Amino acid sequence: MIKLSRLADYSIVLMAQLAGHPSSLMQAPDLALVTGLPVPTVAKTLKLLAHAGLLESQRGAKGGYALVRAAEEIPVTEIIAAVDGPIALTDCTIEDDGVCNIEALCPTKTNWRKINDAVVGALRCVTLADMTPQIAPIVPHRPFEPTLNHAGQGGDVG
Amino acid sequence: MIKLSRLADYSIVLMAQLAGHPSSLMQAPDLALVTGLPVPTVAKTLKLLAHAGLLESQRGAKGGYALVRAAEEIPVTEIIAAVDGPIALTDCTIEDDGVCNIEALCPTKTNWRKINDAVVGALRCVTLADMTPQIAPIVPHRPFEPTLNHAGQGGDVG
DNA sequence: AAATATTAGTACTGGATTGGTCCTATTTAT
DNA sequence: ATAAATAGGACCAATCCAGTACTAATATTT
Repeated sequence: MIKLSRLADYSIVLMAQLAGHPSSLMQAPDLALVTGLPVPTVAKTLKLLAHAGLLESQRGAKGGYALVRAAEEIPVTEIIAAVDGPIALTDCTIEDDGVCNIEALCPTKTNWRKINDAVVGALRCVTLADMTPQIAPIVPHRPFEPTLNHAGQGGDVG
Repeated sequence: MIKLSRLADYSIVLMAQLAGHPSSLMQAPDLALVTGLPVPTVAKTLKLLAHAGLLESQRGAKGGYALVRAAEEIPVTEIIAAVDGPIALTDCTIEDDGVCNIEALCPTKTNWRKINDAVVGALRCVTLADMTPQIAPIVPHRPFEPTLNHAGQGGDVG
């Protein structure tokens, strides 16, 4: 199926949490607590997002992470791309990868791009603000597979 | 990243080939030849598509597969769903799976559905006809990862 | 009627992807 | 100075998926 990677899933959840606390730093352990995700994984994900320029980080004591832009200005495509690289349903849709050596002859390529563009276009219209719950949830988020419960935190929530 | 499963990828390519030969049966080995995919994999995929009712199959000598409906009537969502099950970017978007036990309290669920609906909606507008090349290609199709070339067939084409 | 050709169904195996963890360095507030 | 937090990188493990093979069923052709 077309599915989001776990990390991309986490990213959106974490970003949504941060969007719920604008103008204040949040730390990785707190976000882990709030989302019910393991701390190391949260830390890793936040690093990726900061590296991509979607979050600003403050080191040291009283440090943490905060959104750089307003949630309305952040399409989910950007979050996904930050964690997983550009959205490409098939390799066909990736440009300038010298792998496709007969691309000039391949009529399917442009067709694959249609599908890819459809998905990206749809996703570009969804912003982080659309994903931010009105009331701040203290509800753990469950990713794609239920196998996550090694520590048995919280409960399964979708 | 959001990526199509290999099988879903194959399915669309195979269906597109069949769409290029309407009103005639095509056999698994022929389709494998034309697409450059391994025969057993093609056979497996065709079985899935037939089982889902997207293809009609004819057993025995001079048998083969053919589209049941016209290519214009087949949204790619249906092809993907036939092979991989319903499109669900996260488990959150799956309904009636008793896993999410606090769903009434979880405000994120409806937000995930927004993303899912955006993707499904976009994909529903793309039909198999959009994916069928005007000229019948004898060009092998390359799936997501280049690791396919065990037999070194043809070349990499996207 | 027999033989051949083709799909139906199923189970197994190997590998690649990725997610999760840990360790060390660096920075900042108290 | 110490503690608290992120930065960065390396590594391990497990899950998922694709590819294969084998047997059964069915239809055509001779």
